[in-house]
Amino acid sequence: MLDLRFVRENLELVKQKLKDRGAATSVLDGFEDLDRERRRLLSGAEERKARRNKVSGEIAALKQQGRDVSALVTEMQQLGTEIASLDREDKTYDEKLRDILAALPNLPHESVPVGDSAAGNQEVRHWGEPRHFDFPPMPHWELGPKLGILDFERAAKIAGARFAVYTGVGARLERALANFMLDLHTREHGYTEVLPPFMVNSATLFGTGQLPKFAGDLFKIESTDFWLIPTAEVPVTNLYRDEILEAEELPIKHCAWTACFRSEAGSYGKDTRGLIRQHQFQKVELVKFTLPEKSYEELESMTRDAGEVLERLGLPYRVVTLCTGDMGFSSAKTYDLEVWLPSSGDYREISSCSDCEAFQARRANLRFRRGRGKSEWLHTLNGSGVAIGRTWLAIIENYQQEDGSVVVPEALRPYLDGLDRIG
RNA sequence: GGAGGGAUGGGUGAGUGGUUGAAACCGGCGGUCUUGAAAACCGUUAGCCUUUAAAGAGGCUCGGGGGUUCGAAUCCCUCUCCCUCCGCCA
Repeated sequence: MLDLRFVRENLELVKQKLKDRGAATSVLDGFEDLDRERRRLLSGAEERKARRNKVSGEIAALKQQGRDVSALVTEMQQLGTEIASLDREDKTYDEKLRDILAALPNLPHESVPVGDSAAGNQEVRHWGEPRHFDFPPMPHWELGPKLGILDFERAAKIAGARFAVYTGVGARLERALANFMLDLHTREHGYTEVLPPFMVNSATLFGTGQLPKFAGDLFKIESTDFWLIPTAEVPVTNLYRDEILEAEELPIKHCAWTACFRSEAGSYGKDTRGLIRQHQFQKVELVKFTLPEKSYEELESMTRDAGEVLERLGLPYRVVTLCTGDMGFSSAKTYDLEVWLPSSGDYREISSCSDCEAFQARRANLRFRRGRGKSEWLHTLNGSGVAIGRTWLAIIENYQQEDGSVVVPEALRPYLDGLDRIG
């Protein structure tokens, strides 16, 4: 959520930044009038409340002296009616204003390239080189079933499309990847592991920005206020909601392994084959809570922490800065890590690292205090460290051999009892 | 699922309609004393919003929402969460 005062004082700038993102600015059309009217009503109500508070005290005093207060009571009854109606009116303006603010995406940081689609993203760096194959490489959705480690047909039977069953070494590889990533981030990168609920309530989803706008992307449990998390960013970022942390505690760095659930509404027909786009996938997520002035350097280190996972696994990847038109709702700046996939002949997203600045902090009321100073909004960052399902398929595809087997990356072998080859 | 009890400031916890935004204690901060520290003593210690150049003034908040009243932490309704007992259960 953007700061109300900031929007009031920088309306044209806000509109320009929204246009850069390709977001509609029409919601802001009535903003100035709404904002002015709301404050007018509020002052009116507050003046009357001040009078009421004063007279109520007087009534108490007079009553103690046994004096007649009926005239004052009558006056207060009238005043009470006025206050109620002003309050009611003010509330509707307040809600309208809040709805506007809740629907606005974050403003892009000045370093973000302006563009209207993924075509405007800019490569920052890359690591490794795509392998040259002496034989036609198979896509993982053929190789996996052939190796007996991946089963889409039975998954469709028990659940439906966009689900997968991992079997035998396939299941173990998924688990090994989770442990490998968590160990790297906790032992070497200073993150504290958390295991949060995979279901959360609406307030939590509002805090990170999924609600109210993106309810359609989520799964909701019928007749409850529980939703399946689309990413661990949601429960973990909300961990300190409505709290005021000490400046010395920051940065707080968490990593979390969770399943993630996405309805993938609006993406029918995209990546229908294979593991790329599933209703459920597992992910290790990185979340940071930082001082405002440190958040961009923390974004750089978080992106490196995620890249380290791919480097240790020997997977070629590149880092791109998402342009204004391709960024997520809550982000001010996002780096995507894209891994090389032989089946696509291209780099595909495997991690997304975002600095949300104070956008989520305002929604979730995440604050900190320096010494005895006034409380301030902290900054939140999140990034995949990294998506496990996509790492699984990247390994299968990039490490496949001509005989149909798959070599296990060395870093992973300790997690698989030394297994060096699948198939 | 059934029965009962709770939710107050950083913590414990008083407060059942009228200077109570809130006693007391603990904790935190500042000070006195001390070579230093501890103890003791004194002082101080919520958040948000409106208005203002500032100082200040005002409003709201005692789990959330609604109601009664001139006036609500206190009364009523409702929701959420927590605790205890029974049942069920990985």
